[in-house]
Amino acid sequence: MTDEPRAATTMADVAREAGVSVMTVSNVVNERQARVSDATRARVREAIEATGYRLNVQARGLRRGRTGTVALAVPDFSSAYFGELGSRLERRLRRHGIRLVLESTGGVLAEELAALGASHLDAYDGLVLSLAADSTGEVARLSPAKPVVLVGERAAPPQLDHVGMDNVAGARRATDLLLDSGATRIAVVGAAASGPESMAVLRTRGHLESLAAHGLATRPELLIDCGVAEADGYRAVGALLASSVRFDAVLAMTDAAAIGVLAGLAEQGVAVPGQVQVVGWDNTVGGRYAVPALTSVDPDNEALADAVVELLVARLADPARPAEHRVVPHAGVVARGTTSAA
Amino acid sequence: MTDEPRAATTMADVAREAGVSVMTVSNVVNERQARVSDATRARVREAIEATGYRLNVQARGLRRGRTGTVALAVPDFSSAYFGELGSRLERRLRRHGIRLVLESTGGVLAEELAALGASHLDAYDGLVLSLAADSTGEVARLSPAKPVVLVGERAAPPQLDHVGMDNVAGARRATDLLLDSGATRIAVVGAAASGPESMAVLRTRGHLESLAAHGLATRPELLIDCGVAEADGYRAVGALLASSVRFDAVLAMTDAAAIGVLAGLAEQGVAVPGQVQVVGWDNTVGGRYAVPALTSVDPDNEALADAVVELLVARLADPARPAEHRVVPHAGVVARGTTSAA
DNA sequence: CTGAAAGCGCTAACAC
DNA sequence: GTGTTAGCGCTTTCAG
Repeated sequence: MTDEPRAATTMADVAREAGVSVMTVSNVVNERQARVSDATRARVREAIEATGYRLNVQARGLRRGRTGTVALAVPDFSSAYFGELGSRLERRLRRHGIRLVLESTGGVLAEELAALGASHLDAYDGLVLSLAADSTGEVARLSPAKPVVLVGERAAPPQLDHVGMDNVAGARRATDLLLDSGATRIAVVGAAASGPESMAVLRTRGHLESLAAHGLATRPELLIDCGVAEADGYRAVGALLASSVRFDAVLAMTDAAAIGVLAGLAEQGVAVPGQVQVVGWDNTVGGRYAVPALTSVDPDNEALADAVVELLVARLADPARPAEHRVVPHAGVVARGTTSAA
Repeated sequence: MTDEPRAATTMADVAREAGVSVMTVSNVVNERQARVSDATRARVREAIEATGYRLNVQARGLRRGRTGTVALAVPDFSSAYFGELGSRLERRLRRHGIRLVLESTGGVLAEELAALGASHLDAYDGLVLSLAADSTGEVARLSPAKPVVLVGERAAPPQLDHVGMDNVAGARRATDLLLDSGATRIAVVGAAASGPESMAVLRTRGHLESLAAHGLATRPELLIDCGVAEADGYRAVGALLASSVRFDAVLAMTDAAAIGVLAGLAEQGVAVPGQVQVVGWDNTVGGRYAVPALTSVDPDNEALADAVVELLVARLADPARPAEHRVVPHAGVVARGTTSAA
């Protein structure tokens, strides 16, 4: 009986206890059935119990060069959208024997890029990365050591696997719906009129295209350049109501922002969809249970997750394969209670 | 020029390139200033650039016995509450130079326990674990190799660090508020009348204590034993409305469930708080932007995160220290729009 | 079926 | 300041 902090037991300890070699213990632990007799296996199992042995995955990872784990780098752990994406990916990857963990980048472009360069991510077999900000330029220069699948932007550097959604078409559809439902002045929360091809820019472009197709002019005062969390939507609509700008609909770039918008409208006694219609984007659980239930662009999250996993698994299997770019078409706009029937 | 898949460059490659020893490279990489001359450092830096060297964190971890990373095991990546907890912990741990990643247990008790036993978690320096289900019995037997801080339950095995919230008192306060606001028949969504000391049981107990203190009888038909996600609350309130059970208030065990309840009530045209008042629990962002804004028990999430980090950091520093159990008092009930003023 | 040897890439400890 | 030695715990390879 010793008082010193028990060093972790190793395969060597188990081997000694069982009277076999380390290699045999390894064979038992890894269930290489054919290589160990039943009797020996039983003895080793007992020794494992007796010693309280635990596999050191770091050592295994070092030796094997693989860890069986993939990371999803999200801007922020508390984003419902990325949480849901994580759940979907996790379920799928599990079937491939791959574990998923979430890493947070802080949502800052610099950190997202740093994430690609951060050595700690080398501990994963691969990385799923959703760039919130546009960064084609910077990302383009990178050739990461590990498989990386980019999600969510349309523009992506050619050398990286990428799953995009059709932001422009989605925004066009959403705007069409609003217009068809009688909206005449649509405020866009989380818009970006110009700049690199970020999500905001692409969706804004789709919105403007729809406006143009309907022969409507762009009203810059309705393009609200702001964040896309609940608080941002809430603040934006509050400011709008306090201003002289009139509007009868809101297109929010995310469900989260839309939920903030709904809260702001309700607080000011503005009827939804009577006085103002609202459309969100992402088709998240939160939107489904908003009051009224939120009409939302459905990015086809399941198909998106399928595509990400397919690309990742393919690259894991063959690191040399050419990068693949997919665009998952949105699944339409799910019309619920925040828009009027046509 | 070779065609074979470039093996990852190692410190040895850099050392060769720079004409120094591996140890010197290590000293540069780890910024052990005093040990390397400026000239050498510059040369090594160049060699690192030139070779595209990346630190192998697995090897470092194996050698050091620490990884600088802690995991938060959550039942499900898409839970807003745990996402927010993750964000809070991440910010705090970062200040200690510790990285946080999220691991998913699938919310299944068996998996939560397996999580404690899963070797892949040994790759972390520590683990923050929130047991959704009660498991005092099983957990009690565990003496994990790595620091573990349990969060959220009141009952916890004595040998593990633990941060609890005062579930009983919180439920009492919430029920008091409802009663003081004129409620007479409170449905409890996510209740558990008996069983081991789970969150549900403890909160139900507090609720019943308040009822008793007001001289009110328990109505078993108002204790709805169900899950605590949005969908569960939605379903529960739908069933309630369809039944002959009458109620004028709902106490939901989580904000998520409460949001589902609000959706269900709105759908049936039930006025909140006019006909039915609603109180949630967790004080999440989603509740703050619900319509009407959700009254919620505030567990004092910041204090909770502070406590978790304190215990974790202390144990990391001294693995031998006695386990500490803290109960963070709730910060009261945040009265918003789903309850009537007293 | 079982074992011995070698080494994954890194760093602590100690030389020089 | 810089280099050498040793070894973290595991698995690959090859010998028996």
